[in-house]
Amino acid sequence: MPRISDQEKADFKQAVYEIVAAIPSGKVSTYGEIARLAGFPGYQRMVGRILREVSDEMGLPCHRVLNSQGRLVPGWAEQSELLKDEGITLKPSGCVDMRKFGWNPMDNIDEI
DNA sequence: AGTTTGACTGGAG
DNA sequence: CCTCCAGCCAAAC
Repeated sequence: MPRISDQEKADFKQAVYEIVAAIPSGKVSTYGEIARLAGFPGYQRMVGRILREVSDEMGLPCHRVLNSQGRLVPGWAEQSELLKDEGITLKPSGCVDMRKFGWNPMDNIDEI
């Protein structure tokens, strides 16, 4: 039994779209981070499920969403090129350096 | 209605 | 760096 209503589920889905669309080029985010920003901490798997469903549609930059380890999506060969085009380099291990490319929404504030 | 699965996570070998 | 595992939550079986 879902712990959230269908309405909340729809809101969550919408929030995920908004957040992913807000990730600036050259930066990356994580499933857990997005779930938190959407207001549903602990729903990383749902984020993954949602992004998997859209994949190539809506023009969402879902290639900028990685797991907490900075690891790329398994079975998506193009992703590394998409990231590379934005200036995101991969470590020898094939992972992204989250400390360097991780997106912090607060970056916009700038003048605090 | 019970079990398995997955674009997850953090920690343990 | 690798794999394995428990915890997680909704969807798919």
